[in-house]
Amino acid sequence: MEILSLIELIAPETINLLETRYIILRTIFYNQPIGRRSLSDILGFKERAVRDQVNFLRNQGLLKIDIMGMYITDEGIKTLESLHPVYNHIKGIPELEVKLKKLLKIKEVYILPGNSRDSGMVLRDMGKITSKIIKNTIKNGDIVGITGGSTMAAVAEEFIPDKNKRDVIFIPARGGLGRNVETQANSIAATLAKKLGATYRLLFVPDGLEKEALEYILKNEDIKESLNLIDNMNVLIFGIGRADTMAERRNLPEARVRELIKNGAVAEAFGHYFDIKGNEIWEYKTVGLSLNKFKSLKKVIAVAGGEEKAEAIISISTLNENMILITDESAARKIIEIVDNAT
Amino acid sequence: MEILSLIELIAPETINLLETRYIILRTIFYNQPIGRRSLSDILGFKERAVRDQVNFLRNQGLLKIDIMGMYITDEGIKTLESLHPVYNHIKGIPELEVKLKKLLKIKEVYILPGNSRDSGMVLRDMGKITSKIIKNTIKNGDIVGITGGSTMAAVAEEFIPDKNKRDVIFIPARGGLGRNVETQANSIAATLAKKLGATYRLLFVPDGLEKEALEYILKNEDIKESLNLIDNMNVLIFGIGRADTMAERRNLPEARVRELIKNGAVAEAFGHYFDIKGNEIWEYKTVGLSLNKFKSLKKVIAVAGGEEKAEAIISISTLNENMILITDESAARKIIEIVDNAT
DNA sequence: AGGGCCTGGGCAAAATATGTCCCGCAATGC
DNA sequence: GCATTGCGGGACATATTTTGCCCAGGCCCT
Repeated sequence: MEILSLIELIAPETINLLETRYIILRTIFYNQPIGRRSLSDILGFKERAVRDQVNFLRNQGLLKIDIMGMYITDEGIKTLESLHPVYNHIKGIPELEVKLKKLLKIKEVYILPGNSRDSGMVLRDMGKITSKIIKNTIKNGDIVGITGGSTMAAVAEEFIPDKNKRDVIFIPARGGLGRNVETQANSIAATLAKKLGATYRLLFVPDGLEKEALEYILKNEDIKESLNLIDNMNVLIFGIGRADTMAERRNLPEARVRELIKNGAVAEAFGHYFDIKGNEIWEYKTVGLSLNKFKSLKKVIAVAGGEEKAEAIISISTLNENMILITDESAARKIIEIVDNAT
Repeated sequence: MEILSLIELIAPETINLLETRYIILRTIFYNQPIGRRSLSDILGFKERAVRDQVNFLRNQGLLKIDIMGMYITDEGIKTLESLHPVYNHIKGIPELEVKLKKLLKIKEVYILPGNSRDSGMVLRDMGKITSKIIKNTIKNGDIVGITGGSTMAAVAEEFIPDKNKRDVIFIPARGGLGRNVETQANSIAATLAKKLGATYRLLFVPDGLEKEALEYILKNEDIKESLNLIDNMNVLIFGIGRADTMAERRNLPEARVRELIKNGAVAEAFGHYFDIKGNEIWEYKTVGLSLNKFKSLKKVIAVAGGEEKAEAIISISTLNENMILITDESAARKIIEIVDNAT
């Protein structure tokens, strides 16, 4: 990589070229088939600039153009993959990762350049990376907890199926969260399990049950089995949310939401609410993973991007030093800004 | 280095930038202080192009400009050094080295980009590289033979003095060749020895002596000692010449020159003349290193550049498979061309 | 059947690169 | 000590490229 620094010195023009061409190639990859005009709209580039670059990339055999628009070629995909680390280097991602890891005092940090909120591509890249990390982390015999949410849905979506099957069990970490089927922990656990050739259990516990109803439901054998697995879970893959958005999304009573915010809740994860120091403020009434169990886990993978989640990430990071965090550049920079201002 | 191939694909403009800026930087390094106009003359670039690039390089802190002209900065020298392998890669030198080594069936080949005949800079670079190789090759106790010639003079000139002294002896490999003091084996041996903190012996045997005079002179103790050292020499560093040019330079009678050429002599080295197959055609009448001794040496470093020496290099390479050759790109390409045409 | 989006071509206007020449200055050679 | 040479930097008309925009013709999807 130090050859890149040399090029930065002796031919800095290259950096721009590399960056624009990388971005164009990536955008085509994620939006193909796409036309010159839509592309320049998405990227905010002038139509002509896109046109020139696209012509160039076509000459290099990295993309094809037909009447429908532009497609990336196999060669282009290979090139795009080789370019990821180069682009990261240009954006200073490696340094950012080291810094954030130290700041949050957690095991590992992976950062995707860009902002996953603005760009669905970044979210999808986060999902891709996470899926690689999951594959490297999971060993035979593991019981893997999963939560819901749109980020986790992206992970499941981008997960690349693996030939060699694993002898693991996927299980939702908590009961009844979410309405949208694709973003439910149940369906995410199922998708991941299928793509890995693993097994999974579901956990259906309706939201907001009263004590008696809950007790009644817990007599169900399936649910008992699932809860037993959760107690023995040794890997957790979960999304981190903002306390306020998650409270709203769950339709908590307004009074409750106000109280949470008054008490400084900024983060939500697996049904628990925390302030920025990592103190638990409240726990959503359902079954599943407890805070103590979470704190004792050795393999913990958190996924969360977008600067609005900065505080939430800071909060959750204090809970378990074994955590592996996958996030994006904008969240990372915001976190650093917040922590730097606090000191 | 494979990142360079990636850049060649995705931002080929870089290659030109790299090349022109490298060449400009190098030319300034070797000719400082130099002005914009002389620089463009040397390089054959338009004045304006040079001017733009020079401005750029100055902004990057790689060169300074004052009233006398342009100078390279320390930063510039460091950068230049880092750029050598990059430039080599661009020029395809590594591949060329591998190919030539196989073709000539010798131990090692080092190639400098360019043509040492056109550009004194290339010759000086050859000298630099050779001096590094010499340092790596020579071990304590070695007796190192040296020949004369302008190439060997460049080696001595560019040799970078070394702190840790070596316990070695430098000795001219042959008697009486050359007139110009700087290009005489005696003075080259002395220069190298001094720069390495080593010792040296001289060998003064006038050119073209008759048998009796020679026998008489050989009774001299100094000469006896030197010849004894030559017999025990275990390292040779030598230049390769064209048979015709060397014959002329030694003022051989015209009949002799014609005969040599008629017999197919193309190469001269340490006073011996060879045809392209490596058959000895004639030996110049003086004392010193014999052909058999040469063939038995384990450490042999040959230096020769310029396409006109291609045949000579081919010839000499057949004599000793332990040979390490330092040459330039134009000679290398010419050699490959000749050998390819011959098959 | 029609609206939308696609490519490739064309073209004038704007921006940049290019090729030259000049000037004042300091070092160098005679 | 004086003329000459070679230097950097400024200037500028001209050539070349880049830019921004629009159009025609065609396929796709609704």
